[in-house]
Amino acid sequence: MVEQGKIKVFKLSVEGKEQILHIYGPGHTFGEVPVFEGKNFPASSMALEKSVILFLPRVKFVDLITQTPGLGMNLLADLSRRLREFTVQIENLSLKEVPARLAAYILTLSKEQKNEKRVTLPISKAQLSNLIGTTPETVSRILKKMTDASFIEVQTKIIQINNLAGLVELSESGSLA
Amino acid sequence: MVEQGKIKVFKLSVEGKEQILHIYGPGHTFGEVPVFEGKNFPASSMALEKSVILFLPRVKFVDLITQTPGLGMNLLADLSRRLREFTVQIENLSLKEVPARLAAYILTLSKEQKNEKRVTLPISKAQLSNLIGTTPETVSRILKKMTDASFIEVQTKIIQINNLAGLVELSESGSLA
DNA sequence: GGAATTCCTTGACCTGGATCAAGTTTTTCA
DNA sequence: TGAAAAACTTGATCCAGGTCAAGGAATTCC
Repeated sequence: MVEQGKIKVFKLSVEGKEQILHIYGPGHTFGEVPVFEGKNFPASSMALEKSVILFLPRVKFVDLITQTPGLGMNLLADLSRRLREFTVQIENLSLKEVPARLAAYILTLSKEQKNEKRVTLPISKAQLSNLIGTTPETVSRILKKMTDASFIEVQTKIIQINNLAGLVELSESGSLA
Repeated sequence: MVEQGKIKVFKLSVEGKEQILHIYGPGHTFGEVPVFEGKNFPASSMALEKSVILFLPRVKFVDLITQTPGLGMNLLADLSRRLREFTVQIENLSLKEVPARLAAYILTLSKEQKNEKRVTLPISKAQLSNLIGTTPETVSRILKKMTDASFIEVQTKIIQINNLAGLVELSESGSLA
């Protein structure tokens, strides 16, 4: 469980390319899969900044589940939520182009940040490119196109959303001129 | 739960392109996510052939879980297994090229079919292309290349594996000449 | 069992986005 | 606070694989 900081869960290709699966902040648990399924971890993880992580040994964790009414159900709900998230990620990777994925990410950020029109990137653009399955160069170019189309304004880590409807449409299907 | 037949779970893009998430046969359950998470289904599903499906209403299902010792743990294991599968699918889509994904699929088939060197495609090549995130044309072309490279022989629905090591390497990193 | 439909293959062409390279900005840290 | 390192941007080029089109094999179903 992340106590403080931010960790990424990711896969690496043979050539060293990285695909981020999740980014977790304080309060989130991760790494349960091998507890219930008994094999190795399905992915790697790494702190993105100075972090404090709590570790609960497998046996204690299983004890806790059997002894705590409702905990099992909460875990089922948590794993289900992650399945849903993966579903969205597969949809994005397979069925959407990079501009749509980037637009979707900005919109997700805005929702996470109280629906603010001015959002702060919580990660570097390089990490962002690994999250949405592209390269830093492409992120750079598409942010520029979004700016040229007056959808957003970018100032280092801050993105100001100027055309929410435009971004929503772009995230669903659209493409940039 | 699939009693008889075969069903696919999939996502559709706005343009009608399809990405298959799972294909389930007899004995497999699916569609649990909204039971534990309370929202809508994360994806669509459709029978690939004449099938018989059993439906367990949410309330009965939850009752069954609370009354049956061990069932909760089994469900946690099942959802964990699916999380792992998604992890592999995201890795394939994002970090591997189409020849590697197709090779991996053939190898998976072979493992499912008692490690036979002669495997039978359980689905059409069009469905296969939707499963590995490509088009029928590309599947066709790559099977041809694999044949030219003496990795396999194809006869309609039957694939004969002639170079297992070659396929394994291709599935991990390689590319075809 | 043969006509119609569906599925698959092959060719020609095109494009989104990756890669390589060379600046420029931002951040880090002594 | 300023030099070095890291992160980002921009341009030029390339190619995997998608799309469109048309012909060929399997299946379906009366």
